[in-house]
Amino acid sequence: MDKQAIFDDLKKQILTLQLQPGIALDEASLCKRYEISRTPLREILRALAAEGCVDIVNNRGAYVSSMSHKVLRDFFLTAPMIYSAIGRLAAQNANAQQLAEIRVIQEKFRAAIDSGLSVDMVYWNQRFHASMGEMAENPYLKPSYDRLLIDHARISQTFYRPRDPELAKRMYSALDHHDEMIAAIEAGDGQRVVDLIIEHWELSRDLIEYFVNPDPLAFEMAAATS
Amino acid sequence: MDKQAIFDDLKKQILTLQLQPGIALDEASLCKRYEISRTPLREILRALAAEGCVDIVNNRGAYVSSMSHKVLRDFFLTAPMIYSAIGRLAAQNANAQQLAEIRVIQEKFRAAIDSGLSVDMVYWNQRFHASMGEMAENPYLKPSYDRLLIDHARISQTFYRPRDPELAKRMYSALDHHDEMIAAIEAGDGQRVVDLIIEHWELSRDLIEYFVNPDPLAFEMAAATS
DNA sequence: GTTCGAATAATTGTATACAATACTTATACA
DNA sequence: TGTATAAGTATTGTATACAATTATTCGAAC
Repeated sequence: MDKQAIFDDLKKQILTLQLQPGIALDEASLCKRYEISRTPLREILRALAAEGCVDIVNNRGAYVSSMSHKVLRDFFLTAPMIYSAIGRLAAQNANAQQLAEIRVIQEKFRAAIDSGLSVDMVYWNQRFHASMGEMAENPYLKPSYDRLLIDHARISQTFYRPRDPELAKRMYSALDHHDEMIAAIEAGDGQRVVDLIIEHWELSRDLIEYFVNPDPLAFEMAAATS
Repeated sequence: MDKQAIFDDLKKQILTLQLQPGIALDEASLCKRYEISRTPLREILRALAAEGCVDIVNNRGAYVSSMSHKVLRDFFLTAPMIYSAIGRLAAQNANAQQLAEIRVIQEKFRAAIDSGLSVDMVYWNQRFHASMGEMAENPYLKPSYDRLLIDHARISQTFYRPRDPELAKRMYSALDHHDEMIAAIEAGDGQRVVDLIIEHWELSRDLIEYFVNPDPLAFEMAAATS
């Protein structure tokens, strides 16, 4: 397993919550597990920190980046703007090879949904959107976009309940959005991509809000009667 | 000189073009110069790479990140959006301590303009805008914003001509914008901050365009007569 | 029983030696 | 003279030992 593979492995575990937010990443045990020495491992941890997966505290090691309430708020504030911008640029700049790649990823995502494995769903969904980020090819937006995707994956998973049939239905809606996005990107229709991304975003947002605040009306009524 | 100080020193040299884009950053000579061993120096270089100051190529070392034509285009495309968003958030979130800090920075910028030292102007201007980024306190926008600021500093400096009196005048306009931005942030007037940032941006953009393409009409005429 | 502090253990940070890779130069051959 | 190849040099990547810092444990005093 080379450095890049270890980096990818850790990132995947973080965004699928197999490594939970806030957990300490001890150097010695990771070295043992991946069979490398501390020097390259530390570089990997710092690379993950640069992407926002990991927080490093001086003399106190690395931790999977936490998900505070403020983070959630900033996330909802920022994501639509960056996602839209990336979508428009992707439609303008995508080349044939990138389109071929995203189609492969989309099929993996489809298979993950059919199989019902939530970890795979989260992972391939993330790969789909990361692939759009590559297409946009804008070095200034990319770092923010990647950061948003990491937390989007983790936030979604936090509230995901595999038993809920409503969620399964929505997964297929997301899959349809992806198909339509690919078509719009191929057609170079930036506005259509943006519209789809907004629709896609609202699906995701509603899903999360549903779990964060399942019945806001009940709260209002309780307050009124107190 | 501790690690943070060395990081700051290198970053300052990069954004003031004392270290020019594309130049190789040899580990051995930097170690000698800063009197540290290669391990911490490599971490510094990787931290700079994470901010977009430096590009690292496998087995071939670190280079000051280059400024291609594409970069310039992406920059003009992206900066207004991110700058506006940061400005609005800064007005919403700034606290008293941050306002005190930005005032100190603004005075250093004023002194730099009065002294006519372009390196200091670029540096303190950058620090002013970075300070606004801190106020915005949005972890998703920050990485993109910081990246934009690095190249903004370098692009401005590329086209700066200290002898041109027109430029000196514009510097004082920029200074006034900054003063007004501080006032608007203190008043919590997000829209006013955004308006000022757009005005400020256009000043900067016009300045750069003036040097990139000093007389577009002449070009048109030459084409017409060919 | 609790709290404070010192000793000890564990963990991170740095220096340095060695390994692997890339670059340069010199020489042979066309 | 130009090119290709090989030896040698320089530079980056990794492992490991040591230093510095932080965390834990144990014991003593209150």
